[in-house]
Amino acid sequence: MARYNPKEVEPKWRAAWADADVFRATAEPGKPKYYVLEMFPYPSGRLHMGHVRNYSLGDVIARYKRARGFAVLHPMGWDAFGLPAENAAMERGVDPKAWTYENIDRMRAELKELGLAIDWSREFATCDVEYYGKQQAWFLDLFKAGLVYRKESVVNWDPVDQTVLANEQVEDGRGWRSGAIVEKRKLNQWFLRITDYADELVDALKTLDRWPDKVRTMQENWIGRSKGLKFSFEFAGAPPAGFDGGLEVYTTRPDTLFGASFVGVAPDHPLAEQLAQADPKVAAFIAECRKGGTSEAEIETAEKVGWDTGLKVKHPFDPAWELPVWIANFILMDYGAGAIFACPAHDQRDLDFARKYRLPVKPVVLPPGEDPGAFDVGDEAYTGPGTIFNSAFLDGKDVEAAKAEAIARIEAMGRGEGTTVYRLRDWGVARQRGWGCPVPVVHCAKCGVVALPKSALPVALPDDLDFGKPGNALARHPTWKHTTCPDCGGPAERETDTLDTFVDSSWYFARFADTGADEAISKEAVDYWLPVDQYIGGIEHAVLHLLYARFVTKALADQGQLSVREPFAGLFTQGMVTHESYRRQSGEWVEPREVEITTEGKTRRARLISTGEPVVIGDVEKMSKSKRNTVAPEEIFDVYGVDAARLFVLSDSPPERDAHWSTSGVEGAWRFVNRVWAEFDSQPASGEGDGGSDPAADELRVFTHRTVKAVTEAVESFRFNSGIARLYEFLNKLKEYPAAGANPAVLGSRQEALSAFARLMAPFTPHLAEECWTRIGGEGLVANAPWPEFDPALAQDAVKVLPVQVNGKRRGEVRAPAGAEPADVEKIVLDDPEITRRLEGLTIRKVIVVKDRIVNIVAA
RNA sequence: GGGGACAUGGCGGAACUGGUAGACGCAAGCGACUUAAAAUCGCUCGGGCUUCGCCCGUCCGGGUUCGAUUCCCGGUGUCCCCACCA
Repeated sequence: MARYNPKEVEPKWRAAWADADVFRATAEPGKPKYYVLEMFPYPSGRLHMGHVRNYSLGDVIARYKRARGFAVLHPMGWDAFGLPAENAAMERGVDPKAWTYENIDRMRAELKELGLAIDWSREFATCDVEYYGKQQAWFLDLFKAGLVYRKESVVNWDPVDQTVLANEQVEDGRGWRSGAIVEKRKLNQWFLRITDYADELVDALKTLDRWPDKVRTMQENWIGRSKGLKFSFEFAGAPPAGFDGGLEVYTTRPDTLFGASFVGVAPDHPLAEQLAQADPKVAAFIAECRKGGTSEAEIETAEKVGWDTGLKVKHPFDPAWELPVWIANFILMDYGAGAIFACPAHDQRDLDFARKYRLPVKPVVLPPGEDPGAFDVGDEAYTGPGTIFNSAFLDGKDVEAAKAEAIARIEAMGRGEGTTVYRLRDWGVARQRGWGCPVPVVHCAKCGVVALPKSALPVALPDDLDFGKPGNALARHPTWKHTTCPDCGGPAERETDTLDTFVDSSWYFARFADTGADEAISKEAVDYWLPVDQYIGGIEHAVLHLLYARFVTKALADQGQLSVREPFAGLFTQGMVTHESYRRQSGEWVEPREVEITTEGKTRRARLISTGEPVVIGDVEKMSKSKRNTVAPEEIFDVYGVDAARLFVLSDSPPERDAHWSTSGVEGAWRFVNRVWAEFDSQPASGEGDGGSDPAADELRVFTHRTVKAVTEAVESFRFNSGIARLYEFLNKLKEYPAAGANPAVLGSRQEALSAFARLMAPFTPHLAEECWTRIGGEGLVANAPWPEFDPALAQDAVKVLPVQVNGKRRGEVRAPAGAEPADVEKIVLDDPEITRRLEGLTIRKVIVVKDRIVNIVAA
């Protein structure tokens, strides 16, 4: 009996898979396909436990689907452009390209050590010119289609990273990477018209039934579609310059028009700016409004302030009714029309404002059951349903009917129209960075902005960029940008902006279908492989990456380059890997490996191994460098092997929840690995047996089939932790039927059980499974073996143990054949002496028999 | 302020669609083996009691049901997303 040695066993099987080219994805017409993809990593240089978990999860699916007979595509690549490389360049004087490719080499080696069922022949990095050149090609297609445009716009400028950020990349007024407070700047920017697809992006969410509801809700909120009315107020008296058409406002509550109290414009509304030029006091007020911070706390506490412009507008339904025009700090210029009409009775912000400035508050929606004479609004606006009153021709209608009526009247008057407004903005894709995909256009003094012909692609980055200082290395390169105009042949300058790295990751899944194709996307290959059947990644990409990828898929489908309109049919968002954090009295964080934990009863203490100094046990948090609560995967692989690490990270918690890393946990997995090997190793080599009838052999066989059923269902439904628990039970059961001294029937039953066991564990612990498979004489590689089938008749006991309740409390149990009819079961129960003893002195009112489950006797 | 998710032993978690709550693992305790330790193996392990059995127990309070961790109503707490979005 040989002790299991992962250091020898694991590399051996990885080599065997590679030699047999087992995981190469091959399109096989007539075979169902399955595309499993985990979000590709940024090549930071080191594998962390989050990667181990993410890629192990996908690997379970990939290996399982292969065993079920699918043609599986499970590729790997690198999201390789981006700021960390430039920062490394600046800090350490290294070349970003060399730094990135070195990181890729190191991480590829580590990932390969995980034993993943990946087709490595399809690997690429987004910084490969072969990849971003193709990206430039479809960018030009979108350009031609009018989906790319340039506009002078106020942008979010990150002063630390020296670049523009998309709205999605600004969190609480800070850059999502640098954490620096974002400034507003006016720049000429490149945009993609994602808003053209806003409706489809919302509507198609409901077709994504294998996406988490949470992610769909987040995207829906992000796009923020609202239906309402855009219309113009006519000024009473002479309109200000440029406002001959009146003052346009947007509302989602046209039903409350008769409750109007005032009209408000944003401080940066053109009308406000015009008034500010004429009146320094207005200018001062606007300047005051701009001061306020954008942080959550500041918005929460910011008081509503306003400025009465003295201007008046006419109510659209009653020209004699004049409303004052205010400038108000709570109105946002970049939503709707940047101006509103306020109905304080039914909008909290309007009410706060109206109370402060003593403006009228007139209720027009009567809550159900309220008396129209008595209903009044205090300090809380009523936003619920009700009947319209105080509103002329809208009186008596419900809210929805009144909205429709008001919109119809305004449209008939030619003053406005019902419209849809989105929170979603177009996607600003330009970045003033050198380490990215160049935008393939030139600026010609004569012809303006000229898109390059595809024959001029790829526009490759120069190799000698200077990343020694902040800013755009591409723009300051001495020669790169100088070129000729493809239209007139005159001198021209290349665009020095590069594309947001989210562009790189918005189509990589399509490139994987055929990484050698001349065109960006091979139609034939994507028609076979897409959509991705199972996409796996972190919830942090719920909006940004997943929304952009959906948009690009739709845009490319409209260019005829793809047939699917949704890239990811199934999405799974996995939890993070967490660990306790530890810090010294001095406040300094220390790594788990430096800490020793002792337990006294229920209290745990930690101290430094080196000095014995006590350390404080902190919260369980996401593993991060700053808290130093990380555990290096390679150290775990070194001690326990890859399989034990995979097994623990998969078994600890359900995949969608956080997994709490612990040394004792991985030790438990390691114990299991060894016990499994010991069990297989104890089976005689000629263990076929005769399969004859024997009660013990039959029992084991039933357990085998039941386990196959349970593990299959667990894998299918992403409950890997439960599936692994079934394998632990299976092993415990096997040990009750040891090979030593067993009769041939039991040995035969064991052989069947072990054969199933090896195949069931293969997705989780692939190396161990191969070793065990070979040990029991399995044919070829277990990676190529079919998934075990179960016999439904055998997957359950012939005789069921049914608990018997009296008035809902368990009072005993009876045995009945599986599938026994309720009447027969009732007879068995009422004949049972123990049960009848329990029922002494009681009258049976009712007997409820749930087939194969439970019996409940209602008695009094 | 709006939207969403979650709450089960000392811990991670299990319980299919309303049917034996606590599977499996971790930690802990006891024992075997050992000169000893580690490893390994076996047993115990929600709380309480008058312990062949009984009572309580899935965040709290109600409800529906023969039966509720599961469904409904109302709270509390934790986490996530969005946010002066008209």
